[in-house]
Amino acid sequence: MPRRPADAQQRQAAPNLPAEPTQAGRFEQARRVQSMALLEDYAELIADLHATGGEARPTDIARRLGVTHATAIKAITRLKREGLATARPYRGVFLTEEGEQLAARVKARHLLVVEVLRAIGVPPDAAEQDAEGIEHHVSDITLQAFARFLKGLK
Amino acid sequence: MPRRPADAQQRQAAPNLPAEPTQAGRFEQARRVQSMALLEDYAELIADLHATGGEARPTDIARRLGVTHATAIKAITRLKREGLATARPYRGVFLTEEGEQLAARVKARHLLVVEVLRAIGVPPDAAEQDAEGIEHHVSDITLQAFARFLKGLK
DNA sequence: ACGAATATGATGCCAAGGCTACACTTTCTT
DNA sequence: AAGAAAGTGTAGCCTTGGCATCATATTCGT
Repeated sequence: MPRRPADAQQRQAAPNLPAEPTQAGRFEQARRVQSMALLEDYAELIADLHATGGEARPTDIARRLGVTHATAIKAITRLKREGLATARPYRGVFLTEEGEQLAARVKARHLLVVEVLRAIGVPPDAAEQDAEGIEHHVSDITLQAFARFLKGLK
Repeated sequence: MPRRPADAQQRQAAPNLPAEPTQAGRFEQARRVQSMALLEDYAELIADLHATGGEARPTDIARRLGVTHATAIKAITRLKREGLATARPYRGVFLTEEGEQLAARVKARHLLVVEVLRAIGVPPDAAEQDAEGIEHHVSDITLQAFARFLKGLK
């Protein structure tokens, strides 16, 4: 987790700016978003595994994500720490209410991003691939614009 | 740097698949892209500082990126290691030919992404903000689609 | 020209996210 | 029911990208 730089006080001397349209602010925001990305991916995947009748076991998760089970377990530990999931030894992983909500948002966002890319003319494979990275950086405002755009196309 | 998992042989037993359209493959690709993002941002910024008549000193870079100078220096070290920049103590940073090319590509991509977002109806501030994160995940194929899309709008 | 201010560089620390290796449960098969 | 197979958890290591702090170098102002 990136800590605030020491000179943070000076920088936000201007009474706190939620949008901070500076270049530094944009990079900070991008970094913040990035630290959520992994949690989002795990939450979405766990929800998907449950939805398709399966269990969300560390090995399943690891296989789907292309990492080792040890890596998956560490991420699951972080999910638990953040209150997004629960898990008991040898008993699979379950999302909390908050985790479920996150997963739902992430899934909807993913679909919307893919749809927009397709609408713009991006080939299916590339759309699917790029969406995987892009989706985490799409703000709510942009998401709404995406929805309007698609609706405009009918 | 993510090393290959031990079972890499099995996974790529299918004679090497450059696009690998599996979910695991997509996540791997997204992770790979992410490790380039920082270099791209630094290269673009250094080029911009030079282009606008300034020097690219670690402190300037740090300020623009919203990090401490120590962090900037470490990134510059990595840029040098990757052959993208040169720097001598107390004398500012310069891009190599390869670094310049990277910066140019990154800048063009950034502009295109912002333009597409704007065309879709994303408000300027959000477009600028989200592009900062999105751009790194836009593949060449998608970029071409973006260009066609914009041309189609005249 | 010299002292203060500022920039630089080097260290050392931290968390995230990868990995391997090894030990221990569970589950499956016979 | 017992042994093999598969899954799980823990520990230790690595790199990246943040941070603070400290000592040094450079630059600026008088």
